[in-house]
Amino acid sequence: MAGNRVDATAEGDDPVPVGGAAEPDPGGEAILDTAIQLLADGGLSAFTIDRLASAARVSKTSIYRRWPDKKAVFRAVLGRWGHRAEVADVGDFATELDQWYADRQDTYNREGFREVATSLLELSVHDPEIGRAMDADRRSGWTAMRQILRRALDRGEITGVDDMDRLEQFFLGPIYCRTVLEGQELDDATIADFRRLSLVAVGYRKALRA
Amino acid sequence: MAGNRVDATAEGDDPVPVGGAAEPDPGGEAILDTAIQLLADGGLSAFTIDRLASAARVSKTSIYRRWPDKKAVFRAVLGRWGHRAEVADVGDFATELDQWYADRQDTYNREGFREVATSLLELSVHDPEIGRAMDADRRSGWTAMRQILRRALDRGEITGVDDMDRLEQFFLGPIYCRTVLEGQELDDATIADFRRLSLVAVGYRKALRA
DNA sequence: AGTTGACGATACGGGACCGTACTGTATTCT
DNA sequence: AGAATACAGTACGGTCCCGTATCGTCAACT
Repeated sequence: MAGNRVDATAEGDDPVPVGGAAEPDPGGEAILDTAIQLLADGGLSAFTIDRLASAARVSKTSIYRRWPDKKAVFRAVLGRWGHRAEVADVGDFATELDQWYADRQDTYNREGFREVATSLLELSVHDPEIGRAMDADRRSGWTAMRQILRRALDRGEITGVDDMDRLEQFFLGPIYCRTVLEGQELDDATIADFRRLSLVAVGYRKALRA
Repeated sequence: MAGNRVDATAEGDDPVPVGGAAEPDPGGEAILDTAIQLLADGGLSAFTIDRLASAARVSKTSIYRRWPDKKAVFRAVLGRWGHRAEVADVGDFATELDQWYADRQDTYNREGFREVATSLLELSVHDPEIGRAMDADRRSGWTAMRQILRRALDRGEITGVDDMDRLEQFFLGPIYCRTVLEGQELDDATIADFRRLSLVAVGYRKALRA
C-alpha cells in the first residue's frame, strides 16, 4: 500500500544480497512496511527496535543485519515511504493538474499518512542526515508538479509568477496544510475549490467555465 | 521572544501561587522559554527533564513542582508557544490581509520556529491530550484570519468559496509549506507573490493594479 | 527570632532501550 | 551429504531517563 520505492538511496541502506542477483529483499521491505505501520500507530516515542522486531515477527538480528543502527532504519523508512509521481505531457495545464490532484488525493488520504509524515518531518528537521534524505525524497516527489508548471509556463498558459519554489508551494500548501497540519480529509469538493482558486490565481483562462 | 501567552490553558498547568495574588510565575515561564530553546536545538529526542533542568539552571524539583510529568510540560510549552494575532477591522480586505501577513512573517521567521513547530506537531498528532491543546492553540492563532475572511465575505470583497476551513487553508498553506515543510525564508518578495496570487484567486478587484 | 516554604543538589529505584553476542534450527547452495 | 547462510530466540552490558525522596540553604513572612 505504500508508495513506490525510491531506488537510488545509495546511503548504505541496501542489504546487498550475497548469492543471487539484485533481488529486492522482500524481507527488508516487509520490515520497513511494519516500521511505517508502527510509526503510524505510536509515533516516534513508541518506535523502538524491539517493538519493530516484535511487530514484524522478526528477530532483532535480522534488523541489525540489514541496517547498522536505528537512524539507518529511519532513512530506509523514508526511502520506502517516498513516492514519485509522474504526469505525462498532454498539452493542457488543467488536465495535467487534475492528474496531479488525483495522485495527491491518493497519497494524502492514505491511512496513517499524517502520523508518519509528521514523525518523519520531525526527524528530518533535527537530523541533518535524515534531513538530506528527506529533501531528496520530497524533491523527487514534487518533480511532477515542477514539470507541470514548467510546461504550463512555456506554453504561456499561466502567468504572474516565475519562481518555481513559490509556485509549487502555492499549489501544494493548501493541501498540505489541510491534511498534515489540520488532519482533515482531502475530499473531492475541497480539491475542486483549491483547483478553481489556484487556476484563477495563475490566470488560466480556459477554466473560467468550470 | 516567544509569542504571547495563551492564558486560558485550564489544563492543570498553572502553578497556583499560594500567598500572593495571581502572579504570572516568572520562574515557570523562564523554564518554558528554556524548554522551547531546547526543543529548537535538539528536537524531541534530546528533550529530557534532566537536560531541561540543567539548561534552565534549575533543579528537577522545581520542574516537577510545577507540572506533574513530562507531558504536562509539553502542554505548557505548547501554551507558551502559542500566539494570538488580532487584526482590527479597517474596512478593507487587502489592508487587513497585509497586517496578517506581517504577523505571520514575524512568527514564521522566528529563530527556531520550524524546529519547535515540527516537534510540537509530531507530539500533538500522536498524543490526543496534546492534540487537543494544539487544536485550541491553532484555532486561537488562526482566528485572526477567520475574522478577516468573514468580514471580507460580508462586505462582498471576495467571492467563489464560502467554506471557511478551505479558505483559511488556502491562505496559510503556501506560507506553512514554505517555512515549516521546506525550511525556506518568508521574505517580502515571497509574501508579495503569495498575496497577489491569493487576491486574484478570491476575486479581490481593487488589487488588480498592484 | 522563629517558622514556613521554595529552592538547589544529589541520590536512587525502576524501567526502557540500544546494540551485541550466543545458541540452535531450517533452508539453500555445492 | 556436507557446508554455508539466514534466521528466531534470548540474554546481556551499558546507558539513559523518569519520577521521587532526602537534605541543607536561603529568603520571606509573623
